Amino acid sequence: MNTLMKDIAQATGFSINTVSRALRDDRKISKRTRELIRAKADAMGYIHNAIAANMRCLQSKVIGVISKDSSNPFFAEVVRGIEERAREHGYNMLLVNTEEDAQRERDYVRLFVSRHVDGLLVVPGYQCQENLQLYKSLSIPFCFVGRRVQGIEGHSLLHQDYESQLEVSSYLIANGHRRMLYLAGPENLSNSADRLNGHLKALENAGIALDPSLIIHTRGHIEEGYASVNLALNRGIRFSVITCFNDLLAMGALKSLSENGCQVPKDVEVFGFDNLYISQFMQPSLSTVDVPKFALGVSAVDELLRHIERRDLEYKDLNLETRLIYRGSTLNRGL
Amino acid sequence: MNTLMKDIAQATGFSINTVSRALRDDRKISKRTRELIRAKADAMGYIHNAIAANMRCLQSKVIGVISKDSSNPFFAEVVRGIEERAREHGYNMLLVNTEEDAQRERDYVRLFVSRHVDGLLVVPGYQCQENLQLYKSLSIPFCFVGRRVQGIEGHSLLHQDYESQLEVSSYLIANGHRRMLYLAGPENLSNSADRLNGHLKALENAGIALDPSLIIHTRGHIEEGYASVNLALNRGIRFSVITCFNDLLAMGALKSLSENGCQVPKDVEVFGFDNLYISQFMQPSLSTVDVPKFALGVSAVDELLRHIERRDLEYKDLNLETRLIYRGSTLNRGL
DNA sequence: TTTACAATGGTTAACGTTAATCCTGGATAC
DNA sequence: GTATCCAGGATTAACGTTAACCATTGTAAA
Repeated sequence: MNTLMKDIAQATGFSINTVSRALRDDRKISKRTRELIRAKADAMGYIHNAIAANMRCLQSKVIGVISKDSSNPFFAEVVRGIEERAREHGYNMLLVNTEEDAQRERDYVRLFVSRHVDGLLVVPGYQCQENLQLYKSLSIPFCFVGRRVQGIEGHSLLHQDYESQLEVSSYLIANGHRRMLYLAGPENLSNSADRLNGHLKALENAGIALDPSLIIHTRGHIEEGYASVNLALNRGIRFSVITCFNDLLAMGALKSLSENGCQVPKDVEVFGFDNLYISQFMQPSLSTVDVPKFALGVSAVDELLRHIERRDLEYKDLNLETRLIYRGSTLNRGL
Repeated sequence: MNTLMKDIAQATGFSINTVSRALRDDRKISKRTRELIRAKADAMGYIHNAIAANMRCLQSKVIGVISKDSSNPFFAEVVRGIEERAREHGYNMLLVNTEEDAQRERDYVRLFVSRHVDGLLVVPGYQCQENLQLYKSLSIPFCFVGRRVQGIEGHSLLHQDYESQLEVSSYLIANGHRRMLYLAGPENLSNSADRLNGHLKALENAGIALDPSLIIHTRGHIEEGYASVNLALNRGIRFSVITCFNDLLAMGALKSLSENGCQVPKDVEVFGFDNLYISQFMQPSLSTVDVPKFALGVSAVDELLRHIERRDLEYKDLNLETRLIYRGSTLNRGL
């Protein structure tokens, strides 16, 4: 049987009332009594019953995080930022993964509401009507991390997806590339659309007609980067650079190029997106867009806590800055 | 204000009792009534209050997972296995990360107990007396994933750390290597010790005297693999193969070797451990020990649920099988 | 007609903690 | 000597759901 407050009260002779107050650092309890009760609680192995407490009072000091995929290094770093910052503010983080399943996303939102978290950070998956409705009716503070949900304005923490890809593609065009293979991300995801649009805008700016065979849609997995480039090479599609929705695709692309005897960056240049920690260890190391992943998590917590503390605050989108990183997978142009 | 059962009762005309039973699929409620109540609950946006329910009844259908580090791809795959299997059994998984901090590990154990999870899966960090005491006094079912805790017998799901490293090192010795650089993992961690011991045993079996300069201790991070090999090369330490505590170290090693003009596997062979998904995408692809990460998560859930369902069951350690995978970072010997 | 059962309702106690309210006795201040 | 303050206690209601128990109605079987 677990130790309860009433057991501690019995053991120390104080009332259950005083025990509760002592453990909560209520100022009405003298230091001596408080320490005495604390010591006894520790000795008896007392663990506070958050469920019962939560029943009475509003806050749980827990924020729920719904991520996409634990094995995606991008979100792993975001989650680290969230967890660190939450702890700094005295909150705990509880994490679940949707694997991009909309049904699961809904289930988890309900799980967290059901278990009374104080707020919710979500990496939303594909758009769907049911989820939109759920978010619209959500009664606790929430923010979207790294992605938007169409129909819910102001709740998103974003990074410069459109702007960065525009910059990357423009840079490549400025350096003479005309046939650029673009490995796109999952459709129906705000990032994918934003990044792809940046790429298309760069083409348009340069007056380059779009060749549809140079856009390959993927779900953003590493093995698809490999397979897509294999496919493109087998089909005889010509290109002088591959620019990718994310670093994972770029890594897959590197492997395919290497196996097909294409030298990077001499024959084909490769550009990623995200700047995963591991990208610098690829051979060649990957040129990419640095997305501030840890900072994204930190900002998300800050923003969420603002809304937890002041429920009437208006929501507004935030757009974090990115920067281009040139490494071994592109030609060194003496930047 | 959130919708409560009493609101649904009021709206449908049924008693709060019947509503509760209908939502819980109690057989005493007719299908017609149940569906009617369900529909109304959905329409009113009712979300079950797990906190209140948990107060009354014992189980929460939630298992807590305390992992090491969200940005370590090894545990990410284990977590995927846990989450999938838990869902198959109607359980939810809540995850936290300790970043190998013993204090945090303790805090999180208490958090989960405090929030009434039905069971706990833990990737335990460094041994320490306080944590040992905590586990000894823990009143809910728990298992350790991938590591042991000295003093707590029978609670661990392991993989063949000792046996596999013994096999790797023996294989390398059989192929003529005498000076093998070993990049060891964090001290005070059961895996590190097991794997290192396997290596030492192989040396002993072959009658090779241990050269302490060939053992480098690290915390298992990729950048340490890079730095350690740089250091060894700078110091003029001679070796013909590098065998590593994990794949991350091996990846760092690959980068250092490449930058120092050593060809892999011609000049130096490299062996990893874990078989991370990404390891096959390295250049050269990494020879390694395949640890069944997903299966480890699955087994952990199965084992934990057995103990959740039958609290009197005796605990016993499980040791999952591994296998060696030979890829491009070692010489192809026509296996 | 009697018996039995299924579907439902009502009532009530319980889970462990918190917090509000009121009370007491002793110490300190004026 | 009175007023004030402080540590602490006692009591009680509340949080929302569950579950046990008993009662009621209507229908089907014996």
